Amino acid sequence: MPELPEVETSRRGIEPYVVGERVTGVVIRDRRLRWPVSTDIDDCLPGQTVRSIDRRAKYLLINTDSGTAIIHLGMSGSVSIVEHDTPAAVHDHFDIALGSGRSLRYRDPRRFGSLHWSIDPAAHWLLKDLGPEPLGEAFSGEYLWSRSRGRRVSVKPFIMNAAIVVGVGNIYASEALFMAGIHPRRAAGRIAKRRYDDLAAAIKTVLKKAIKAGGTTLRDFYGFNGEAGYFQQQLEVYGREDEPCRSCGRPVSAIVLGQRATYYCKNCQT
DNA sequence: CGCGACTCCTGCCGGC
DNA sequence: TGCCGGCAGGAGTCGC
Repeated sequence: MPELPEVETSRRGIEPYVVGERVTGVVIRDRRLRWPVSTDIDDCLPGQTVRSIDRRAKYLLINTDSGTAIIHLGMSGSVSIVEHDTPAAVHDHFDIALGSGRSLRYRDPRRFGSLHWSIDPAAHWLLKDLGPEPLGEAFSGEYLWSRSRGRRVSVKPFIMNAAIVVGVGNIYASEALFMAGIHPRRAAGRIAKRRYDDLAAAIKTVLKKAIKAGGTTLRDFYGFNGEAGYFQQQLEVYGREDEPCRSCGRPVSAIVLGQRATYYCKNCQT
């Protein structure tokens, strides 16, 4: 569900309510997330003042002077700001209560998300081997080209591999490949450098546009505070099987690649 | 090591 | 209308 744009939208949404606030308590109703929530959080987070909120890949990092809460939204997670006395709904698994009288509330029906505490998040086992940020300087066509030499995997799962580049999920992988005119099943190691220049640019463009639109809202996912994102109407291929390609008019194709639904135009993407 | 399959979990949607 | 199979935006782990 949430890819980089949705996580970034969530980060920006909660930031003004959380930064500068003192954490007055942590309420964990269900520790059974992707990994059991350690009591480190209960022990270390209360009493701390939130200094900043960062995003690394699809992780939200709630930074304090003594450590960082690391939140992942998984496939169905979302965050909101609620008043302390707001009753928790069935999948509201934890709250971080703030001195303002509000709480940061985490909801995640499928429980694929996670919550960790770390004094050195960059070195945390979940984060330490992640590839570069797609919107950062280190990410380029040259970089993708050099990392892909000798690799037979299809380009779509290649760019969805967080060890290569983070934040590119199933929606934006299809969208970026369409924008770059590259067939999603093409072997990553057999794509020329100049085509990777186009792909890296397309990834940056599609992610920036999606952030600007507040992310993509599909099915039950909403961004910060249950607000819908408006990028769905800008999707070129994702979820548009048999609908006309917006470029050539031929029907959009759907295949399964790496166990994931994949959309592309047979005419425009080679 | 690279790669593909499998897995976790709940909700929703489409088809019969 | 109701039930059921299939699928969902992630990503770690396992086996080959």
